[in-house]
Amino acid sequence: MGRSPCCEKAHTNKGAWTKEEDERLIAHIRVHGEGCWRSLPKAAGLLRCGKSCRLRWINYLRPDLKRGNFTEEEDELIIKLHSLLGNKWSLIAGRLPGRTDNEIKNHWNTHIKRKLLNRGVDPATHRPINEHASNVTISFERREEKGSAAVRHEERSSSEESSAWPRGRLQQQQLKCPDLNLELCIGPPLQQESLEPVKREGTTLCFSCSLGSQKSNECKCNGFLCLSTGVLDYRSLQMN
DNA sequence: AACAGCTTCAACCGCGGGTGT
DNA sequence: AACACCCGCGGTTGAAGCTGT
Repeated sequence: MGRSPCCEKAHTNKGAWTKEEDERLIAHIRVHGEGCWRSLPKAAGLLRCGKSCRLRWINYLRPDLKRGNFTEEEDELIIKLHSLLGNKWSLIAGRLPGRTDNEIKNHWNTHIKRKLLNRGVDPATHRPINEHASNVTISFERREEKGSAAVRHEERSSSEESSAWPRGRLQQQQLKCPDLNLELCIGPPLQQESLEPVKREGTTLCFSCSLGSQKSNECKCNGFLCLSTGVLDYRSLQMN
């Protein structure tokens, strides 16, 4: 059985929104709030489908949107988050106040991809282009050099390799997929103080919740995955 | 000025997950 | 368990604007 359409397409407008439609939508949401997108168009007197209304509000009309050009800091944060999360635009947007997933996705496809290619970095894998197949660690360890927040790509030394990976397993991994290794390793924070269950400013935020794999904002796990500030601490993350 | 090619980004589409019955 | 419905996400499209010739 097929899914019923989200709206009666024969009687809905499509394409660019007019100023009048925008005003109707804003006025309706001011009075009734967000939500119930399916019934909203009728209630607001709009000949649009609910999905279209939702998209217009979230991506364009919401009052808390920042708009304007992305800053260098925002670009670097997007690159870091993308290397960690992949194309999870809504999760990335959650870390950039005032930016929408659609905006970030567009910005990625039009600007950042090119920027990374110019740096010699593959935007899909965040690994150097033309590098022969080797095991690369993307580390978010804070750099000592002033002003550089660039993602650091470093090749593992053989001694590190042997301590971090059993040799047999490493070779097996390379055989299976010599070019791409998406395995994510999450280790405990480097600093001793972070080994304690973190709870600053009264809130505890779990990494799993933060990534959307768990629902609760008030996680009870108290493990090392819990983050104190709601911002990922990249120092504790390593991607192989 | 006119045209072609390129870039940008708002909007659409289809799908999957969550929830209620 | 099965189904229907709604919401949100990510990929894609296409119109508008920009740039080069």
